[in-house]
Amino acid sequence: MKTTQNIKVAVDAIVFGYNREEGVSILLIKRKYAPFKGSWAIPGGFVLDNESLEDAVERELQEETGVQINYLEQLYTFGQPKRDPRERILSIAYFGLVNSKQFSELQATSDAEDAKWFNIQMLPELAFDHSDILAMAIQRLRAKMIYQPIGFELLENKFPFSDLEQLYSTLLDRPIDRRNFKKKVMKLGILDELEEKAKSTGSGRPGNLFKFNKATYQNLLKKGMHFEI
Amino acid sequence: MKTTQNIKVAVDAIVFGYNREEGVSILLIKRKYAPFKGSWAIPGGFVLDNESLEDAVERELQEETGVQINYLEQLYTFGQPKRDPRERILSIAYFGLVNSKQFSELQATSDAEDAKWFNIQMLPELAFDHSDILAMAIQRLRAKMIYQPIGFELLENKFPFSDLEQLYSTLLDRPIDRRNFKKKVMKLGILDELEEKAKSTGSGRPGNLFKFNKATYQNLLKKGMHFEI
DNA sequence: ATATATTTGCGTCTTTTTTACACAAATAAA
DNA sequence: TTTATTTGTGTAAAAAAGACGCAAATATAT
Repeated sequence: MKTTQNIKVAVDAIVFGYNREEGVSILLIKRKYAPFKGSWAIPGGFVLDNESLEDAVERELQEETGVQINYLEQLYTFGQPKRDPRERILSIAYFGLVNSKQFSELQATSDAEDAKWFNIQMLPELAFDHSDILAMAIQRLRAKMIYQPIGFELLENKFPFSDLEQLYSTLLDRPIDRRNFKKKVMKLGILDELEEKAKSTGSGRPGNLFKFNKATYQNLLKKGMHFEI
Repeated sequence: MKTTQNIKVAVDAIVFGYNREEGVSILLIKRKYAPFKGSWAIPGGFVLDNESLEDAVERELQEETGVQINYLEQLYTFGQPKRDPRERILSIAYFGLVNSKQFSELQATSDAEDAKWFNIQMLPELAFDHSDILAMAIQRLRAKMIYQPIGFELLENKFPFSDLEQLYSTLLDRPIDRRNFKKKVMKLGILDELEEKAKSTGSGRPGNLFKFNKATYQNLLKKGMHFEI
């Protein structure tokens, strides 16, 4: 099997974070070397010879940003011969989610010049074909959150119902009727309503906290349930 | 950028074909060399240095099977370090569809020992991790045909309505009410009903032929329509 | 030729799901 | 105490999905 092939293999990761105050953000790094020195890019890097693609993503994220992901999924492989001006580099793009608590902590501490969170409404120009990758990631997140319960991965473990509503409303970019949305979601039977109340965030009646019950979800899945927002 | 990496890059393609008589089939090749010499595998091969991934798929399909695809979409990248026992080979899997007319012709002529169509109900054991790839392709086809009009790519240009119904019924593996299905599909407004009647295939009243109108579909898409079966 | 089986075309009625919208209760701020 | 804000719980109308009946057009059997 002597094939002289000159293609290198990298992974890149679009990492989404969310909190109530700042909406949806993604994690970018500032490039230190040419090409595109100084511009912003999606974190990523070369895959080691005996490392799985997922391991490579987690390692690179750790090295470059210190972030630990709590949901990871393969997005798409970008393989145009000229996507990198130097040589041919194939990139397997992933998209990841961090939960709201981690995100808020990370955002507070990361004054590092080289890794920053950007609101998806206010993104800078990106290096290489990274805007294509990003566009696809956003599209995928939007499409997927309506038929799979990945939205919860962006929230905290316990959350007030309005957080969920606001998350969906922001990402789907349309107004949602609070009452109908709640009926629909609760009818799925995968949220536990807790006794605890949310701590006040301004005025208004405090709401109960809810929690996504993964075990129940898995069970219902086997019985043929069908998540859909 | 001196990275000594020892990963090779290949593409593989799951190609689906369909006709009324034989249902859904996929295209496999018989391996000539070790490992897995003599067993059946998904067609594919190494990507050339200056060739796009899609071009690589089409070239390999042409070389190995003579088949020309009429729909192609990236499926998933399989990158486990040990998926090939010899060395690390990354495979970007695609899935493709050929239309019913081509499929029937191909099936008739391909007495070649090395490339054959197999009904998806009667598949042989596959080499490498190809059963995983195949399983994912079938799942993707099933999932996608309900929210995008890719089913038409498997039919002939003009088809009797019952062909469409049978295709969906087979792939979704559930009975479909003929009358409700037709109402739903026609309401989408993307099928043209032709004057021509289908030529008789046994007994029963001959039906009109229909044609998927891609231009109309694109227009409706822009106006926010939402294909769903 | 006639009867029978099969397949298509077109409809109606029922049930389920989605959508629109009203009002009371609990809290913070004025 | 009053006002603004947010949460919790309904109900009614509209739309979509599902069940099913029957006539028309053809091939096949008698």
